[in-house]
Amino acid sequence: MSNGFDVAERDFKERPMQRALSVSRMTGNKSTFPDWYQAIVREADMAEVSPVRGSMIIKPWGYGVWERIQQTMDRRIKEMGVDNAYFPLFIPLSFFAKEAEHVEGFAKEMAVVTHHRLKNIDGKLQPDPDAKLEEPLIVRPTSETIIGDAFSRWIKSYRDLPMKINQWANVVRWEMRTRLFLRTSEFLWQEGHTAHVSREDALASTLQALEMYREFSETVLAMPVIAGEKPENERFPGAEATYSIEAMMQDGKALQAGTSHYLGTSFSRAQNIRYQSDSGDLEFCHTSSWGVSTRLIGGVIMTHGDDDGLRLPPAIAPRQIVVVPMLRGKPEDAEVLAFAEGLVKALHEKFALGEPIRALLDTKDQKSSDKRWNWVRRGAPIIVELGPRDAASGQVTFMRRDNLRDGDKVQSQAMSRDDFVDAAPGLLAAIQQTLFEEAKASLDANIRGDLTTFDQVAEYFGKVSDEEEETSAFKGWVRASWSRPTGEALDAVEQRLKGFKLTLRNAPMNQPSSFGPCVFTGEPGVEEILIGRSY
RNA sequence: CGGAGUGUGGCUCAGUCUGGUAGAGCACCGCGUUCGGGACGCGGGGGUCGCAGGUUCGAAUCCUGCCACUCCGACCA
Repeated sequence: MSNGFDVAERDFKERPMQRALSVSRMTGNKSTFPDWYQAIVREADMAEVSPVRGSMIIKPWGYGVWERIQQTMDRRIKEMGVDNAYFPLFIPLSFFAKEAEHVEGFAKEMAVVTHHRLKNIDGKLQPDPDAKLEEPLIVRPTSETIIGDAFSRWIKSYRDLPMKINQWANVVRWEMRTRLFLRTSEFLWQEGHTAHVSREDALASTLQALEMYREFSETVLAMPVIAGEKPENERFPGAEATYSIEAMMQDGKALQAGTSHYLGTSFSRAQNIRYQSDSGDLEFCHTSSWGVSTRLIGGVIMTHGDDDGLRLPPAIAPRQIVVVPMLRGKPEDAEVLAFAEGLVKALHEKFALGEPIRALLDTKDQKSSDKRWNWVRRGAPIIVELGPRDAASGQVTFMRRDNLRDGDKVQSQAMSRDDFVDAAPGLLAAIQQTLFEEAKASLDANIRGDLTTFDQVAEYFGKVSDEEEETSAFKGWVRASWSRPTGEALDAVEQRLKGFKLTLRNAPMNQPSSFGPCVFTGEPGVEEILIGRSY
């Protein structure tokens, strides 16, 4: 601090340290990560529980993050040659009956519409028995069936292929247990659906989407992930192959942050999606589908959040630079405001991360210290505080959210206004980079690759009782060779892992050329698989 | 749907055992003093104590039933 406010500085230091958030990630040596997560969602103004069970209200700041995700990903989707469209929320029940495995996988968790009118019966508003639907409608849990139905009409010739469609929509799955952003009854997502002539093309499309998710996650969300193929038991119902990106949260658990499925011809057979080839034969299409959801926001929170609240990567921060004027109801306020307005205007003309800088002058009639802490909690990447002396001397005082404190003390920097405006794009890019590197270092440091037997894995993670979970949670993942068992042998593996609350995450895309013995069976290994606890 | 726990102003909770007509801190509103930083004083608004019955002169408190939420399992983006 070179701006010489010695007296106040001293007072500040003498105060006990306070964090901006009401709950820390750890309390003593006990993990309070779930409580911390709930606190951050609420206190960073991201979302709140709604009157409807398992559903959330996404508040403006949280929705702003989703809009940023939409905008930046939509550009990438279009670059893949995929067009947006919109399909109905309601899907006829019979559509699900067409693909047996698919309906089996989803049957237990669908919202069903059975009536089309309400009636006041004995003073109680209820579904009108006379208004029962002939065929119940399902509130979409995913749209393979209704989009497949459209594809079957749209696709006639090999010249219509590939067909690539995406929709941004809400879906409903009647989950038993819900958590804001991570698993809610209704959530927002994008779902891409493609149809192709050959297996190779469809698989290429599946992997292209997966790679897009990986790149998006790492460069936009600053969230490092491992892309790979899900084992057989974790496949999407009806899919031939399911791929995922897996992110590691700060408690060491895995979050499946995006999925991409190669569906083979099972859906096209069920829904008669056929094309006439150049030789005149009728052939079934090979299809793919892929999606990411508002769960990504939960991932960002649990990847970047700290004990002061959220830390948003600048690429998805609705406001990247927030200017808090120190107003005191005195004549010099006007100068401070004018100076702040000029600063915001100048920032808006600059570009950072390929887009105009999003700056905000916070003029809310509220104590400036409260405003500052609110923006710290919300995770605005750069918070600028401007007082009369800054205005008079043409200086800017600011703090970086990615590096808020020096020890217990909040650290701020001062710069001339013009230098700050010039430096802003670089600062935002640096914050984006720092957040990624921090998370990447943590991911890399928490994957163990030296365990070769199940006993070692079991010992490492430890048997989990409910009591123990808190302290044994920060184990990260194990990457080990396995023989890729299928069927009952795979079920057996799943059961063994279950005793340790472990699951198979995915087999990473980049594999070595040789493998040790299978960690489960001791048979020759054929690939490496990630093992960990998950959300 | 099984196991455990919890429901008291926006948030965190006390009060429940031993019934007497609702409290604290933070947040919010007003006035004042402060103020280069999460300040303080005084005053104020806000709760049918999850819901419905019951016992009682009287119920947040006791009894019965129900509901909701949280955590753990089954399910899952």
